[in-house]
Amino acid sequence: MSALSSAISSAALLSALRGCRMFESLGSAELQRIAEFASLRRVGRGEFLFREGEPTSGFFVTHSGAINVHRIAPDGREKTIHIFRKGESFAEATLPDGSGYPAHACCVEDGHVVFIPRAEFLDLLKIRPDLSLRMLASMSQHLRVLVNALDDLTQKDVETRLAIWLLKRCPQPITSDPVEIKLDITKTMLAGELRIRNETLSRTIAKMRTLSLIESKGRTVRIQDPLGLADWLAGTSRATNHQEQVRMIG
Amino acid sequence: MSALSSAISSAALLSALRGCRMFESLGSAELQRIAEFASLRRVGRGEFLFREGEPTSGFFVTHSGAINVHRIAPDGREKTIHIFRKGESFAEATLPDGSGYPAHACCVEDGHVVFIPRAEFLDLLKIRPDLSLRMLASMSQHLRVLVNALDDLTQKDVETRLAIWLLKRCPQPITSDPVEIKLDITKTMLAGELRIRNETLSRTIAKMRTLSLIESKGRTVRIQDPLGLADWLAGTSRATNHQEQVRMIG
DNA sequence: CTTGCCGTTTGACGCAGGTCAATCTGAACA
DNA sequence: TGTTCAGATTGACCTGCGTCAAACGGCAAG
Repeated sequence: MSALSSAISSAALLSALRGCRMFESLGSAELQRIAEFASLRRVGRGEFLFREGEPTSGFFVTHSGAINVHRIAPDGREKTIHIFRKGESFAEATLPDGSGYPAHACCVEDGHVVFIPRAEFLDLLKIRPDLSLRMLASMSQHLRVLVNALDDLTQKDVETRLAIWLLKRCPQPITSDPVEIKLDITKTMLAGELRIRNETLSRTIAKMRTLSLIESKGRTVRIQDPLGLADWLAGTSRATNHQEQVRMIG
Repeated sequence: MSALSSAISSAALLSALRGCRMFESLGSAELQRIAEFASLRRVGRGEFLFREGEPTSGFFVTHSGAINVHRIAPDGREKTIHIFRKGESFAEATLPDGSGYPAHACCVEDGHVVFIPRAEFLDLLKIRPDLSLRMLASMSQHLRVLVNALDDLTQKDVETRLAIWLLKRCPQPITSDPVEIKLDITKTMLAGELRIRNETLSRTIAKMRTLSLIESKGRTVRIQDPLGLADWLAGTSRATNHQEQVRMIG
């Protein structure tokens, strides 16, 4: 790699690191330090970052695009654990014990990821205890997400789950101004993320359309009145307070 | 408290700490250090350790008994996140951000818990980076558990979930020797842990009894042939490899 | 333009598990 | 010995979602 392209990629790397919640409170010096051993990588749809069982070499931060972390059920079907997007890190849980990645990670939308090698990062942690705390915070984030997923599943009702998913991608705070949401992934992938089959998603969207809660065409969903949708959610006492849909316990 | 009882409780505390997976690799000196500010506490069935929304004062380690960590759904129903037993710690995820406990914790079987106050432990972490790594490992454990719970839910089939639950409490490795399992909690609580209603649990147990997979009377479940049960599990391709039922990703 | 593929939509159907309600069991206590 | 009450069981019913199958739309390669 030429010195020039190296410099360019380094700048991009720094900006990518800065975009990651886990590192957002770090100063330039620390980021520079991490950038020394991290690397920015372009990923295309369908490309695997790692496969279940592979020895863990490090963890990732999504800079753009979307990564589907999933397992394969014994019947051969894909079971999505979570789809990671801009700013989200994944597989940090593999840092402590190097016992192999416990799932597959496959790109479902073109983008860039930062790769952070395990050994070097562990060394850094040893001399930067505050960074460990950030890591802990990040992992508790993930725990929260998962607990919410559990909530969503037991509190069943696909309409509710879809409504929550949509409201999460509306500009916050929620207003009554129409919002147009471009899906960044296929509806089949979205179905996977909601842990339902695509037929069910299709029907649910149709149903919500007839209720005039949303409009949809292709990969675009229009919400005429997000606040109204939120009210509908609360009104039918379908969801727990989805403002604080982000909570969990160890 | 007298000097004597203090000494006794201190010894009990140390032994309790030693029994916790999170601390198992620590030496006596470190444990002693933690014991200085941790405290052992007796809890009775029905007693709450904390409630959702309360400011986080620290986290817990179950020494004996069982603690049900759960939320209350808007319809007023209890939704179990996880039941923590001997050696398991919970609410460590609240360490980084002191934003209040995100769930309720209620004792469902008499026992003892260790309470580890937040501020003091954070101070300790700052000067003991290796302890941070242990914390990270512990949290990734929890992540694994949750991911498995997700797996179990989507891979539905209550019979499977119950069978896995039972096999997990058989002496490892699984043999063909009969095992008798005493439930440490009510069947209603167990139903909550499996995320089903107690009627369904009742029916499922009945069904497995007619299949001669188990016998049951009151709070005791007898498994004539655990290996056979495991085979039945694998045979019907019901579960993912439940040996490695312990895996996950960030 | 045709062909094929992939993702989506729609219909018909089945079933596991939730719900409601009634009954049963057993431990604690008077 | 009876009373009480929480938990467990059992039955009847309902429904949301998975499943199977067929058809449709759009896009890329030939």
